[in-house]
Order: sequence, then C-alpha cells, then structure tokens
Amino acid sequence: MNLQQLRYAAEVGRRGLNVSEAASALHTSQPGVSKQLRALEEELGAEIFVRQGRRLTAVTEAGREILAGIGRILAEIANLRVVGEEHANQARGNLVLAVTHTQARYALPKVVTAFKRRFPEVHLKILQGSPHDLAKAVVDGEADIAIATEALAGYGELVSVPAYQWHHGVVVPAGHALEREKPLTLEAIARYPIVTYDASYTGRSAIDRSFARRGLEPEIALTALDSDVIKSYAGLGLGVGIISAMAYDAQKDRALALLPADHLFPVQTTRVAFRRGARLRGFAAEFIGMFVPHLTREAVGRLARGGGDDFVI
Amino acid sequence: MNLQQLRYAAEVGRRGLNVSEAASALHTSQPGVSKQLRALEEELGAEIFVRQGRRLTAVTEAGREILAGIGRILAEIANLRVVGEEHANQARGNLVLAVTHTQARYALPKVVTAFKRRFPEVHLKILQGSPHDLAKAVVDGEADIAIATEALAGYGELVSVPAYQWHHGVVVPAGHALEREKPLTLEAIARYPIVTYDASYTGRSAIDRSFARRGLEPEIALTALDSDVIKSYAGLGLGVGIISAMAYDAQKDRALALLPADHLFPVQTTRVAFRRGARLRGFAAEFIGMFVPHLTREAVGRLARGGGDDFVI
DNA sequence: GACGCTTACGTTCGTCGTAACTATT
DNA sequence: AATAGTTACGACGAACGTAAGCGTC
Repeated sequence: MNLQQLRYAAEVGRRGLNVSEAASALHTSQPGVSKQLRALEEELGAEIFVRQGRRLTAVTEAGREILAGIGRILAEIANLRVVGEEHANQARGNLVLAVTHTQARYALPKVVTAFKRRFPEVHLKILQGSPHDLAKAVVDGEADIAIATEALAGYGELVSVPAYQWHHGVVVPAGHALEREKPLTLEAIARYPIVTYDASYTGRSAIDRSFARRGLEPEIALTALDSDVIKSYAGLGLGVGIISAMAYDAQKDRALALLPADHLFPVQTTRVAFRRGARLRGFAAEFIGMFVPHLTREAVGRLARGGGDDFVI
Repeated sequence: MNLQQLRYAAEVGRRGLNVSEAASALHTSQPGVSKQLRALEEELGAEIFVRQGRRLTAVTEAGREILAGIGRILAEIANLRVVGEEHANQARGNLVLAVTHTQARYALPKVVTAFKRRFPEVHLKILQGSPHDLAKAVVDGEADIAIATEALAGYGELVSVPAYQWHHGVVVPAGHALEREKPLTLEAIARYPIVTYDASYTGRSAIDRSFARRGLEPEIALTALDSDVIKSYAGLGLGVGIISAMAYDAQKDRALALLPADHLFPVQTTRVAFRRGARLRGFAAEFIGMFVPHLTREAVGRLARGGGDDFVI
C-alpha cells in the first residue's frame, strides 16, 4: 500500500467513479490509476468499487468505509504539511476563504483589511460560490475557511461557529408607495413582484418561509446571486428588493430607500466553518478570531481537534 | 512523502530516538531509515528530531505535532486493513486480548468459552502484563482489547468502559485467628503481615489507600502479580492474603478461608478498553458486548468513532 | 574503541507512460 | 464509432543493502 494508491482511490470516488477523469485530474495516465486501484483492492482483500463489465458503477459497502478512512488519512497528511509550513514561517502562507458574495462585499472588507495589516505576507484568496459550493470547497481541502449564512451547519465534516447576526431589509426606489406603509407588513410587500436572492443564498429560505407561514405567495420577479444586482433591478423598478440590510449603503444607494424588516423576517446567523480535524495555520485561526467576536485562537484550535460538536449559539 | 517514511519516523519516536534499534525492529537497514527520515523532514520543511552532532536527542515542537499526526495516519491505515479482513470473512481472524492475570484466570474463562463457541474460527491470543503494559499494548496496536481494573481510564488514546464491579477479600489458612474477628477490621488485619498484589495491579492502590486513611502501615510481607501465588503463600502462613474475592474458590481452596471485606476496601471497577478511533473487527465488538452487560455491538462502534468521551459509570 | 548516524555506490524492484486490446454504449 | 477500462511492455527512478567514513561517549 502507498499514498499514491490512496490518492487515486479518493479521486476516483470524488469524480463519480470515472477513472479517466480522475487520472487527468491527477496529471497521470489512466492505466496507471486503474492498475493501482486494483493493487489496493487486492492488498486490502476487499473490492472498493463495483464493476459492471469494465466500468465502475458503484461503491461497495466496504468501499464506503475504506474511502472514508482514506479521506481521514489524506486530511491528516495535509495537516502534516501545514505543520511544516507553520514551522517554516508563521507569518507567511496562503489563506483561502470561500464566501458568498454578500459576505465578500459587505462583511469581509473590514476584517480582511485588519488581517492584511497584521499578516502582510499571507496571500489571501477569496473563492465565491453558493453555500453548498463553499462547504464542498472546504471539505475537499480547496479552501481553508467558509463563511456563509446557509448550509454550513449541515455538514458533519465541518465545524461551524456562529459569527454574527443580521436582518433582511426591503429596498425600493425612493418615493415608492411601500415607504408610506407603516408598519410594513408581509402582505403589503407581497402585492408587488419581488427581487431577491437565488435559492439557497443568503437567507433566501427564511424569506420564503416567512411568506409561506402567512399563506402568501408573492411573485418572484427575479433572483440573483448578489445584493448589488438585486439593488440595481429594484432601482429600475422591476420589483421590491429583499436583501441583507447590511448591503444597503445610505450614501451610495441614495436612489433607493431601505425599509427595515426586522419584524418580518427571522434573524439570520452567519457562520464560519472549517474542516473538522483540520490543523489550521496560526494566522487562519487568528483570522477566525478576528471575524468572530469573543472567539480566541486557542478556542479555534480546540474546536478543530473536535470536542466533536458544533459550537451552539 | 510515502508511508514508509511515516512508519520509520513513528518507530524512531517510539524507540526512544534510536535509529539503529528502529531499523532493526523494522527489519531494514539503519542508513535507509536515517535517509528517509531526512527526506521526510526535508519535504515537510520542519525538523522532527533535534540532533546533537550525529545523535537524535529530542523531539522538536513541530515534531511532536507531526508524530501525533503520523500516529493517527498509521492507525487509520491499520483500520483500512481491518475493513478488508472483515470483508474477507466476518467470522475468521485474530483477536488479541491484553489482560491482567486475575482477569485471565477468573473473569475471562466464561466469556472466552462462549465466544469461542460462537466464533470458532477466530484465533484468540491472550497477552498478560501490568495494567500499564496492557494499555501500551493496545495503544501501540499490539492488542485489540485491554481488560484491567487499574490504569486504563488514564489513557486519552483509549476508550474505556466499566465492565463489572467486585470487592477484595481476605484469605487466611482455615482456623486462623482472624476468622473469629467479627466484624473484621483493618486494624485487625494490620496486625499480621500482608501478602497481596504488586503495585499497580488489581486494585492494589485502593488497598494501600484504605490502610493509609486509617493511619495504618501494615507490613507487606510479599507481593505478587497473580492471585494464585498470593493464595499459595497465604496458605503457607506467610501472611494474610488480600486478593480479589472472585479469585477464591470454595471447592478448590478448601485449605483457605475467605473473609468478606466489602466493608473495608472500596468497590473495584474493572474496565474494558480499546484504541480510540479503532475500527474493531465485528467479533471484537461482539466480545466486548458479551463481556460488558447491556453494551451492544453498535454502542461499541459508536464509542470507537468517539463521541469522544469515556462512558461514565 | 565501541556505538551511532551519515555518505557513497551498485543492484533491484516498483511505478509510470505509451501502445495495443477489449468491452460497453 | 466513440468512450472507458484492462493488459503488455519498456524506461526511468527511487529505495534498499553493503561498505566505508566521521563524531561522540
């Protein structure tokens, strides 16, 4: 058995049992991967994949367990490298953040600025995507830290902690009839077409639930992945915008009015997540500490080693 | 990086930083181990061992973390093999028990018999040693399950569960003066020399504490590792024996009298332990289930995956 | 001088990539 | 016919063991 075989098996598992694709992703030949897979199965005395003719069609019972173990092994290998990097230079390295657009645009700038001042030699990379993409990126080791309001708490492979809370707000063109609606109600909003986040982004599920609970079925005129796009179309009069209140800037968004909606939609909790068992770089733990009030770098380490359970709000 | 390098580093760490000894234990050449160690350190970018001249004298800060990670990796590799073995034949394999003499002689026979009837193809091996030896054997992967009354709960690398409780008893030659002492007291016992277990065996620490708490300092005439030896010498009149009550057999030990001492010494709890995170063979979990009442095979699996904490009585 | 790690070197084994082959869609 | 995986084979490289070298105790 060798590490290469484990990497190959893991990649094949991740790539939907497609050996050729895995080989190409690993920058090696397909026959090589195929052969090493067989050798691994041979040595373990258990088939990992079910073969129909010459194709891999499923993962066996034992295979599931084996792939899970391989995942843990490769994660620990990655941790070893992290220890080495940390040792080489505590203040230099790469930090990959996987965040939603709203976070990148409105929540991160302040922390990122402070972080960069403190760790000028750390190269920051910000990946964007849907909350599920972000979670997957962290699970697969492509990103170190994910920040999002949705989905993160649902992954057992991740440790997630609540970072801060916020509310949705309603944005309309200045002078819109809704501005005179006091107090603002869901019923009043539902009379207009809605422009808001795409499904599974930035608290969208909470918005839908709030309307549904009152028996309302507002027309969703347009959905987008980011608050800026939604603001633009709300400004064009395509509909009433529902965005994260922190995405409204009284200065820059003078053409729009923000109507507070704290009483209409539930409070949202943005969470920070990283891989369970991951050996985070010191500055990565520090970043989390800077982003989440009252969470020390040491506490982050403890969470990673996994008291096992999520920090519950 | 490859697995061989990790095995080498782990072995050197375990063998007190002696490369030659590690090489010989691994059935390979010393220069090979030395070179691979350097290669690993080189690749990780961190020294694992401190060198003074040509000798390894200590483990570095980073090295401690790295060796810990390597330990987890090698344990997971072992788990992969276990999955393979399980797949090959659920009812065949090896089960290594590490137990103290008292357990082997008086607690195990019934369970072992039942186990063998149920899994005739499983080869059972019973290792003996001091509780600390047993714990070490399991931590190092030399044994699957340890059973002892002392020490086990003190190892973070082990998951331990209470199996059953018992009391010490006093054995004296039939007709001994102590037989007429009713109720039996520690003071009365302390008037005679004592024959009992060696330090750190089978509840010896509790015996010492009981006397000490009453300000008594009995003369320990002789200590031994096993109950049978103690019984022999107590029978010869060398002193009053204090052994596990279950080690007294009214039939076979007719020359001795057992004086109950439940009220003199605290109740003892024998524990069963296995490596945290270990993927036990099905029959191993089953064995634990047979030994520990009310513990199902599934519960054992859950414990291994580590809700993290010991089962508390 | 004995022990213990490192350096040097030649052999061997394993891994990789190319090419040809076979089976499935 | 195209896609996907296996078998075959030759080349390269890495790891191993032996032998010699260098520092320590």
